[in-house]
Amino acid sequence: MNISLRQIEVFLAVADTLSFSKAARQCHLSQPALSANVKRLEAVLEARLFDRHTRKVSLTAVGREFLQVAKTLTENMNASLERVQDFVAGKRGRLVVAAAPSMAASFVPEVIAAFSKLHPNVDVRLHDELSDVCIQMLRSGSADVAIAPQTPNTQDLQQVALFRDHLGVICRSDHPLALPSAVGWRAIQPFAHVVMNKDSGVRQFVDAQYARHGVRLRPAFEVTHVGTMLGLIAANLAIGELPESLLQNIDMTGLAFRRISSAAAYRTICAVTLRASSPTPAVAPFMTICKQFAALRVAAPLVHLPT
Amino acid sequence: MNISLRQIEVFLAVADTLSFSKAARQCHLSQPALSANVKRLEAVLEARLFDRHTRKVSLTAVGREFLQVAKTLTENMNASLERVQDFVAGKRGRLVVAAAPSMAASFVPEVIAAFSKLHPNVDVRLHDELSDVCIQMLRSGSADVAIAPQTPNTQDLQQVALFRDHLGVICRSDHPLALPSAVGWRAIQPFAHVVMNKDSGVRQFVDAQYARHGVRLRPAFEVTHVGTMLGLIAANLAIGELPESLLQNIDMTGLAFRRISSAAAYRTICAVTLRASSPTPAVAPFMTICKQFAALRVAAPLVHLPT
DNA sequence: CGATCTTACGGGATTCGTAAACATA
DNA sequence: TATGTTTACGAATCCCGTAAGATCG
Repeated sequence: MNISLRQIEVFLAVADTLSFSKAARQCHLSQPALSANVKRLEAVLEARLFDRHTRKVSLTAVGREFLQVAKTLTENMNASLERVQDFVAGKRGRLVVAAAPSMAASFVPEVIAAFSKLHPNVDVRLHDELSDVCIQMLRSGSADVAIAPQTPNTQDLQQVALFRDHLGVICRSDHPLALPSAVGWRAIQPFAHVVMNKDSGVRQFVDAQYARHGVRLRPAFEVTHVGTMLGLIAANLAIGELPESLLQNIDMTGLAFRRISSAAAYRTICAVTLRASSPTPAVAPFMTICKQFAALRVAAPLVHLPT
Repeated sequence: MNISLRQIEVFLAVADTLSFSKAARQCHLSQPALSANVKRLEAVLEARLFDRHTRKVSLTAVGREFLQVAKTLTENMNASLERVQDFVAGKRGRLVVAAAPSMAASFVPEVIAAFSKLHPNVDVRLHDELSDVCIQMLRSGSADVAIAPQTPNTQDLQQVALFRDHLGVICRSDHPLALPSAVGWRAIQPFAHVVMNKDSGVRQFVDAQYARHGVRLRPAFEVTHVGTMLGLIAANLAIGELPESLLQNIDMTGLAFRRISSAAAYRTICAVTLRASSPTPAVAPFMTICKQFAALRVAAPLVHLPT
């Protein structure tokens, strides 16, 4: 005993054509079926909507009133559904990206730029936080996707590997390690090192690598900013290890970066989402673009050799 | 393959309770049936609206988006339908009344006042036109109801008799006719008469009565305004005939009105509507009030006897 | 008599409810 | 195991299309 959208549609067709048979054709309906629809609608409203004479159909006063209402209602409905469809298609909405600082500095901006070009009406927000915090934001629902190093022991996360972020050594261009031969853990051990602060993601990565390979280096300096590290290196006071991803925004003149040629001297950067909750639709195209840019990066890795 | 209002209703219930079973009870539906509704809605939108875990149901991003849309849509829908219902109930809208001048001056204002008190949101408009014009307005659709003397030979009109508007004689209080005895056509014939202009409805009524009763009077004066007629009568230069309905707004001091005691010396005032088109809903209560006031008028007719 | 809406009625699709299966805390 | 959702399936309902009926020009 409720009104149906079909009935409104049928009503509008009859009001438009002022003919039951024409309206029936327009609605892809038999004329009696359409007639029944109008009848039901009139029964619900408890008022005639049309005056039917044998040769002419015309709107009643109630019909005219309902016409306005029906028009605005369907317009509203269509606009609203279109809105939702756009949202579902990922063309509209908000996408919160949480990225580890190194990713937020180099990789993610490219991806966001490409994504925003394709989806200009999606409001993309970027948080640069330590990877732990990124995962935490994901779990709390305050981020839709995280770009961060792979996290172990996390059944609730879906982690899609994007690319490998290799660990490497930075030294002066005239440093012995800058020569184009393989650089292993053994080779860097003799030199004085500058490392990042304990809090930094980079330091944790580097420390994890040290631990995994049983390497013990000489931390001559511990600094907070990458710039300081580079200054020390440029002054030939130390060498340092950094993930390759950090080089993107760094002035490397006079310096050289050499990947450490150990099988596992890298971390896997992933696009991370919650497995439990369906992601915002915009996440899917965003991840597609992530993968595309990751593929590009693998195909043409950054190389910083002495010139 | 279209969205249904039931589905939206069901969605809102689930979004509200965050439980399929509670929502099912709320919607008077079995839980699987409700589940199917949600499923169909999700199929149409091509997106999940809820994340269902065994113990917890939560909205997805799309669900939250759709929630806003669904809320405003149902609000709109309900408000609109309420609007239409009010219109159907005659509580809102516009009512155009066309009334013959004598009715517009006396009877109709009372009716409109009473009607507007009961239906304050109906915009009542009154046109005072000659009865022919009233009927014409009715036929053209520019009036919803007419209050006018009965019109003959009109199959397309529905005329509801309200009351009889008696023809009477107006004379000075000291005139012989003012004595309290029956006044017939014969009695008034000897006196000089003042009549209204040919264009006036009153004149047509009076002439019709003359013709019907085979009476030929002496039209000593022909005037345009009732005031002039009364002046001539007060000066004892003539007597005149007027329908009783005109007395309502007239200062009768020094004058007397006597109904003509002939069986047919009246015209029937009707509420007239078009038979072909369903009337604006407000017409029905308006006519009810018309009948009530007409009954009052019959019960307590105006009497203007010399004091 | 022809055009158009209404009524009558049988068939098919949709939707519902019951019962069983399934999934997690 | 207990709670809550999904799947399966028979049944009731709703809606549509065809055919006949009614009405007016």
